[in-house]
Amino acid sequence: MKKKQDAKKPELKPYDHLKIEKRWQKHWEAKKFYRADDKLVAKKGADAPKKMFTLVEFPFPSGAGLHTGHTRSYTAMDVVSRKRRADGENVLFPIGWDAFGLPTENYAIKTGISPQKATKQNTDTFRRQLKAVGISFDWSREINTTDPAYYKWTQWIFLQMYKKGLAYKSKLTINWCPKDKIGLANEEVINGCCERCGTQVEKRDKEQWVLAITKYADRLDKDLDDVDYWEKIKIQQRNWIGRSEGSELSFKIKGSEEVVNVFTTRADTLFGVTYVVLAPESGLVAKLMPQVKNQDDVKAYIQAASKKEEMDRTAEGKEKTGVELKGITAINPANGQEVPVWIADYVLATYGTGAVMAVPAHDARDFEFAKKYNLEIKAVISADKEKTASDELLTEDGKLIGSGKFNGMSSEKARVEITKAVNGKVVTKYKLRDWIFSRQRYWGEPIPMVNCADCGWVPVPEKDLPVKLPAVKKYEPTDDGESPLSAISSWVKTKCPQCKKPAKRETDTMPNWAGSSWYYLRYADPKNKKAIVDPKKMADWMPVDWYNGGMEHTTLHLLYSRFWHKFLYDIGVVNTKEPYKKRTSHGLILAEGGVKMSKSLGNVVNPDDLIKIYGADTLRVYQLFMGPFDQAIAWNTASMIGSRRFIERVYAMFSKVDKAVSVSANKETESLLHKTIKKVGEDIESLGFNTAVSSLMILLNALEKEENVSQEAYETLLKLLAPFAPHVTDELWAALGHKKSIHLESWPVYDPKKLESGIFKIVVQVNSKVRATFTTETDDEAAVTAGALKLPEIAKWLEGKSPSKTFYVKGKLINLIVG
RNA sequence: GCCGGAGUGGCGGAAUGGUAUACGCGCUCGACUCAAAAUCGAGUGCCGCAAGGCUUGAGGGUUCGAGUCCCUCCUCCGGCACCA
Repeated sequence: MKKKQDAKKPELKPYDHLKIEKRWQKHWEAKKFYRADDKLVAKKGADAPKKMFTLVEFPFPSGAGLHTGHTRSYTAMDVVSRKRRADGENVLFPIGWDAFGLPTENYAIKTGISPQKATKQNTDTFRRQLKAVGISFDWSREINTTDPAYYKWTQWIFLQMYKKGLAYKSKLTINWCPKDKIGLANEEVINGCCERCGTQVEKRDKEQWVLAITKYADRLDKDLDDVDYWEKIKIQQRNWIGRSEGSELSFKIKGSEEVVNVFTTRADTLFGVTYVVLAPESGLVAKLMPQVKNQDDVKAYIQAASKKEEMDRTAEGKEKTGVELKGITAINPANGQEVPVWIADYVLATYGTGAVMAVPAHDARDFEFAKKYNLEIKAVISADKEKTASDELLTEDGKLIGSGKFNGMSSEKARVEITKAVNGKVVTKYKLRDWIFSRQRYWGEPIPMVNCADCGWVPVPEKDLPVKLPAVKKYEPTDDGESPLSAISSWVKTKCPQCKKPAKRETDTMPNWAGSSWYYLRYADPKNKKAIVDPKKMADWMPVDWYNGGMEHTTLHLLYSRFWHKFLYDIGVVNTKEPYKKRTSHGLILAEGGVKMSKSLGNVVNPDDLIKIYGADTLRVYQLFMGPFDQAIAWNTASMIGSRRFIERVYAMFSKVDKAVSVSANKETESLLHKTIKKVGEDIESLGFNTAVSSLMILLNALEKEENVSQEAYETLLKLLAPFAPHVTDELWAALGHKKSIHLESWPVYDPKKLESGIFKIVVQVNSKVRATFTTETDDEAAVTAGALKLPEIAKWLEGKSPSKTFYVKGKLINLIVG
């Protein structure tokens, strides 16, 4: 039976998503919803709204257009932002463009279209697409890293770092990608290949600008304790920083003034040292060479090792090789024992001291090496399980044996005591390396330095910033690997800021991680020409309250930006030690079939098409409903129909809404409504969007079973759905006769007392097996037990006996034990 | 090898130690239709006519009760990779 149309209620046209979405997007823009309020955030006091800075990683505007990976994670944070606005918070949810980078430059090389022009086109596309998805960004704060007004401040930060000695030029063996003709940071090399194009990297010596991130290693590690990042993110950063505490100990070389300094985390095993190993690149090797008896072998080994690219070293299956420095003997500082000295390329010159003391009995690598070359294995630790056989490998801590006066001591204590006894020192080492900051490419921020024959490297005066990128004709790097800028002599030639004599500009540019290392800060004050950020606005908006992004940026962007922020803190630009209070991450979106979405595979999903066919609201709901937000998931366009049906059913329910129906007419529906308010709110906060959507579907299913839907219940449903499907809910809200947008409404509040309907569905188990269910209006244990025992299908299982024991879960389940 | 995460229907997935398979897709049947699509209704883990039994990667354990906790192992995904 069709319900008669309520005379007073306005008519609702058929669901036309294109019209509806366009109309509301225009409306929001015209009314300047979603603008973060600088005046409001400055207000302090109990009645001032809480500020909320939600941040998503700003995209690189590629020519391919917006990716579903962007739309999904942006929609997610949009839901959070919209919900927080409904909670009454003053939300800053900004967006911009991380537009420097190789793809645009390679595009310029291929087509001759300038990176500036290509960037303009691409950002226009991205902006249009993001608006079509209905993301509630504050577009008035849009930034672009390639805008000279922006990168002026990127260059400014570099200069401050230079002044503090954190930026230095160094001749380095760098990772060189022969295809992209670019040097790469360690972080950009994946399995010996270029992160971007997959080409195997080569080694090259080059003068490079380097940032001393290692000086911040300790703080970058420790301060993770004080931020609310997902644990897996903290763990990955900690592993990357690679803090390890140990001891630096010295071994004298017999008959020489030289000493070998070693780093070890196991000073407790010092008495078990049977040889010492140096890295082939170690400077000490050359110094000892005159005394070496097998010089030819040693030289041959060093040469072979230096030729090996890192790839070859790993490709060898990690078989350890080495050669003894015959005639050289080191003296164990603990017991005076003389041990042989070897060189081996499993010891890295770049970590620790470039030398290790080898304790084959208690270290797996040393053990393997000793076995291969028949070196002595001497046990000095015994574990509880009376394992003391001399040739057995024991890497755990235990009690010391064969260690003189330290016998019986625990490993933990002995590490300190033995270090003290041999005049060693307790030190901390990191795996983290300094950040190679130079790129020999065009499309990046010019490094604002001038090289003067007399004065050396001289920073460009701050008043002359920005050092703008000049127009060039050719974007290709030169064949000797220099930046295309080096060919623009009118730009390169300049005066030394110090002595005014002719000098040359630095032609290296910054890596694309530079502009993104501080962008969040600029959102607080995006148009400031005089300062990087107004100190007051900074203090009002910072830190970022919630930053969501990809796991792939954990050891790159996230670490770099924490480093820059700490530096800005040290020079007084910001007042928080950390830029981001909370960090979460989204799962990767894969193409149908679980493979990577890529242009070359032709399986890229275009949001424009989906919005046209299904609508932005459907796209949003589907993306969040498709699976757990933090896990990788394959796109499946066919499944989108479910989300579309859901929205259509919400739309269709409008005709069943009746103001006269009370929400409490049906206690079960009422309790479901309150449960849904609770669940959706909690799920949004914990990024459990898939279950939030499903609980909205459950509520809709329940309401559909009713002949007339109470307007209050329907309005609550719309409010809960509004962050997910902002357009259609605004449309329905208006159709209900409301004058103001649903996005200005406050978030529904549930009544804890109404979470239960007063009707209990009890599961009855006999000997832990489910045998029956029944409903009752009391959750009193005695009454429920009695009710359960009365059930005929239960009597059957009891066989006349009464239960010897019962377990009762209040209002839910009773387990009767017989027998 | 080390660190992190995950293995549940045909598929995506849900489940504070308490009815495993919610929600959605798909599929089957029915209604509407000349017909189809759309929509609506019923059903849908496996075995069994039924009563009932079995089922969350494998095997043990704790518990009245285990997808969930503990132990051993296997597989997949992500990160690191000779880090002393």
